[in-house]
Amino acid sequence: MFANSIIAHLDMDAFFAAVEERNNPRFAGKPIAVGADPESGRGVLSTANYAARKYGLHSAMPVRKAWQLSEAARHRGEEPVIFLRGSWRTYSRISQKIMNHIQAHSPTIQQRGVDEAYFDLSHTSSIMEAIHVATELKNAIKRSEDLTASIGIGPNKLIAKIASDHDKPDGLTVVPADAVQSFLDPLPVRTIPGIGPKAGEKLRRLNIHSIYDLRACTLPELHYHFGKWGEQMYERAHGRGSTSLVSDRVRKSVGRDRTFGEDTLDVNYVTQKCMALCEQAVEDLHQEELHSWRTVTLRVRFADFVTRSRAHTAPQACVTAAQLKLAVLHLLLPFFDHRENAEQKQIRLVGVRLSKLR
DNA sequence: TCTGGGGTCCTAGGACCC
DNA sequence: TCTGGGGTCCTAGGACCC
Repeated sequence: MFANSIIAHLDMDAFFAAVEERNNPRFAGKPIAVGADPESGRGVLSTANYAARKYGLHSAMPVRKAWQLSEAARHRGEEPVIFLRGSWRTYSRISQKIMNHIQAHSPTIQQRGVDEAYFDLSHTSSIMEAIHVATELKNAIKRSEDLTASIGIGPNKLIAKIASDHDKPDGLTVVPADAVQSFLDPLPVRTIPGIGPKAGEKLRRLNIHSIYDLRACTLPELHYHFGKWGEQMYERAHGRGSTSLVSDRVRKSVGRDRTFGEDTLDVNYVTQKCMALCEQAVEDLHQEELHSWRTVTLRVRFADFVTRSRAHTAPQACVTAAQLKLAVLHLLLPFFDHRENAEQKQIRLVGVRLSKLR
């Protein structure tokens, strides 16, 4: 329908760390990591700024490993990393301002997480004008928020997304429709959104490394190895993707997880934590202006990271925390049954999630 | 000093109904 | 006495994303 769509994707550069750096002049130029507390917590990093990335830190890295890398740097006489917990409320507030800037430059926007959004530039008459608008937007964000963003422009969301990540930080990458294939071909397959560690490893074993290699596969070949998902991969390798931007998606589930400070088999402790998660989940539900659910899913992760879940769907909508707690207690019971958990594995995490919301 | 917390989507199998 | 096929709902698990 829209043969000449121009889609853009904006991605804030090391967002959480950049906000901290901006808000605290004494952090300027220093390596910063936002995430779990390296002293006590078990956890991972949300973000590392570019100075910290030079030590090898990155998002999703276990904070303990990040700490080791920081210590190693300190021993070399380099600046140690500043570890921060971060403030979700601050980031949300700034995120909203960024989204307002995007809205001022485009008629249609689809937010994706706190620090990214797709937006439509098809209304501009040419790629040159689209570049002009994107540059203005970057400048506006820099001026009013003192933060940098990277933008990618392409004929669909897939290309825009890959392009925004191509030249970070503070980048602007434009991929016209007739340059899509030459842009994609040299990139590693993992660049394609949806190809994660598992699919990436499987492709590697098939000797498929670049998107060029992937594009050389036939549709039946990819279907054979990956089923329905293989067909999607085929489309993406050829640079084809959706151009429709959907704002305001309906929330499908609300949930809370908690990893314990130490693994445990203490029934009372685990039960108590689950009850607290129930209270919080119902609060979150109300926060989202939803009031009922039908399905409750309890998740238990053992010390060896094996994760089990049990679910229950009620015939009618449930509304109170008391109802939720009762359901969760029933779901929790088998995990302490000696026949179900014969090895008596320690528990690492519990989670409660509500779905079929209204 | 192994691996968070918030989500979404997909698949596969079983129950059940017509 | 043997046994279809489609549709829908539910549970459990897993991959992936930010």
